[in-house]
Amino acid sequence: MKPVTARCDTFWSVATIRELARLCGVSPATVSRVFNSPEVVNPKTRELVLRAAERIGYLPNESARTLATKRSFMVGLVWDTDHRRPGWRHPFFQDILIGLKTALSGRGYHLLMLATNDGGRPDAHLRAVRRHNLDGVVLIDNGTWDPPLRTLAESGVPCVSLDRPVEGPRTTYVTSDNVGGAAAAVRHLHERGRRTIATIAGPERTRPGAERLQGYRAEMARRGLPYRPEHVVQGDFYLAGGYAAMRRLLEAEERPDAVFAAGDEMAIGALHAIAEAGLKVPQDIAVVGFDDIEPAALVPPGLTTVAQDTAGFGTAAAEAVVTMIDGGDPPPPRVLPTTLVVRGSTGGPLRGER
Amino acid sequence: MKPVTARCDTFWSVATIRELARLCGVSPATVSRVFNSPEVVNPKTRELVLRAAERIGYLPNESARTLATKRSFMVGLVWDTDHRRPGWRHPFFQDILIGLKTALSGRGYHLLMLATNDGGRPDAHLRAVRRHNLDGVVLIDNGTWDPPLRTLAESGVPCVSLDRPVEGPRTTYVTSDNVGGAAAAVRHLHERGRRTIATIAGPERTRPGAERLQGYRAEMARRGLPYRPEHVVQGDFYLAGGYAAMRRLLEAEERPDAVFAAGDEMAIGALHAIAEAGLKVPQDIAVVGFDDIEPAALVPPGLTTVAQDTAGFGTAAAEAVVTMIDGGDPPPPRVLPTTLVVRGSTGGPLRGER
DNA sequence: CATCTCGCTGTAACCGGTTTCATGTAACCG
DNA sequence: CGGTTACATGAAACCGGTTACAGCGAGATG
Repeated sequence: MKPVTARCDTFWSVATIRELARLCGVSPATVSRVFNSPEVVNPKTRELVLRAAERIGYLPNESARTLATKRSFMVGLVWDTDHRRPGWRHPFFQDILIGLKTALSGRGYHLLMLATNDGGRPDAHLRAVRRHNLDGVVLIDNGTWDPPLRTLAESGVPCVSLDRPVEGPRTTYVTSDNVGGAAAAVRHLHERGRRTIATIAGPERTRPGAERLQGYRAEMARRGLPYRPEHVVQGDFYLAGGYAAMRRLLEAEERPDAVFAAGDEMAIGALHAIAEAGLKVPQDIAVVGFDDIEPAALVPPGLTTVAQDTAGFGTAAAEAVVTMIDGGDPPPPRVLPTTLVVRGSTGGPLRGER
Repeated sequence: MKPVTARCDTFWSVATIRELARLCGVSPATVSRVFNSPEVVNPKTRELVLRAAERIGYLPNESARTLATKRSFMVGLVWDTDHRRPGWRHPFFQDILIGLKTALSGRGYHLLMLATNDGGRPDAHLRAVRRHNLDGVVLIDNGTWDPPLRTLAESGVPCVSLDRPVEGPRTTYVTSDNVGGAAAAVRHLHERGRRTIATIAGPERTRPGAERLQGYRAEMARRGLPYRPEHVVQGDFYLAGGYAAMRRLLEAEERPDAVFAAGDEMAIGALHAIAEAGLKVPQDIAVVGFDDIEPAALVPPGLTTVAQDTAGFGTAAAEAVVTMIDGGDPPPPRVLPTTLVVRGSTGGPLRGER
């Protein structure tokens, strides 16, 4: 064990700024300046210090730096899984996180996943933000929008929310073009010759649910397609809800020849119901979903769907939060464009189409 | 704007330990003790301080605390997406993260997502660990196992790796029972009356790939089922690989009546190939996958598969890292049990089965 | 009553950076 | 050549905690 221990000590030899300064025959202040405002220090000194720093493996202690400057270069990620039904997953969580991490990392920030648990206090997040001197926070869709998060947003910390507006002095949000995406879905179906386009909507109290329904209605109206109340059924964004909704649609007086589901999981549930009824997709009924979750490509015959710019969420959030951290005004809400991905459930891509 | 600013200031009024001490008429040392070793301070004083702290909203500054104690109560998460092909996602990333966050949070730790980018240095992770005084790290499956990660593991930081052994003075790892899971899949198929059980293996250089193949072989041998080289085909864990592998199997001299695929995506690829050949699942060929990814439940007729204890990964990793942080010896590698989830692709659950 | 112990508390140094302010030097100008 | 200016640096205070050590009073003991 001895050599191993020695090895560790070597790696962990933490050189302080004073040691480095003494080694170079300069003052700690100068060393500090070399790293923080290199332009004000004499090039020769600068080189000297940098070389020595490299040699002894000097690394500034972030805690000390944060203590002195009150800037941690850390952004908190508020992501509560608790309110959700167990097992719930955000469809794009991983992509968002990749985008967020990459963008923040590129600007010199780290991402701290905030623990919810601070002795059971409701304002655990705000407390963590203050204890750790976080420079900003990103709120990932949190189901409920409870008072503690409000407090956080109103506290003055730069705060970017995903898919949901927040109010506060230094807040903004990022969302997808739900309206436009839904409209594109309807347009696609219409252009493929469908006339009777039904929709399985998401819960109206959710923002994406409401907006996608709005987009559907608007595009139907724009194209002069008739609005039939019995062709708008409510789902819950889950498989079973989509299945049930589709069965209702199949019983409608006039059977639709196309369905736009406001979420992929519901769309897949609809596929099941359609297959069960002995009908063919896309021949009898075409189906379009929303989100482009992983199964969409895997489930036969392939689900046409509206894809969101998942990594863009992370990137946009990172940009916005850094802007505010740097003292800028909160940027206006960012609405990310969506893309229609055409697969088998609407007949697949035609020549010349993407 | 004025009132808003004032509002912020209120929220941000950072009380220091000295102010709180003065307010209570005690010394800062006593206040510190109230929070760190309450048992040594007089109950009356303790109550006084706690009450005052609550009243003025005192929160200890973690940077100062870390600076003084060299413990940050933060664990780093090393998660490199870079080496992977773009768009690659870890099948359980979100569940692992939930487990990890919850378990760490319960023990008073936060999770810091380590940025890869430290001026392009290869040892960015170790540098970040040292700069931020991280107490430990968790390595999430990182594709390649490159030297910088080795350096990190050997540096003496408590280090838990997922699904892959690491070597270092204070390291351990968590993995699933791949061998047992594969064996369970074979047993299940055999018990359902299948005799000619083929397998679509994962790349042999990956640990799960190798172990699942091993489990398949062992169980086949144990049950006296013949080993046929042409019934063991190599896949790549992806859809297309599974599809291609299945087509090879269908061309085999003796057509298998069951297939165990070492990954769900490959299994789904196999389902496509089987359907294309005009065969029925499970009547003609039964299929079992591995991982229980989300699409497994959604793709008809439902994929029987070996589920891993995804959240358990996070929990186990958290336990292990905290043990080591607390000075304990590295716990032995943890092998998490797997569960067979029976769905339509092997005929669905029978009475009395789960 | 002297002494010892125990429980509680305060003083002050320390953790490792940053930053204000003062100072010294060299260059520039009239 | 005296005076101004720009540049480079150092001394020292400060950020907000922790903790070794010393001290004090009350109760126990001989």
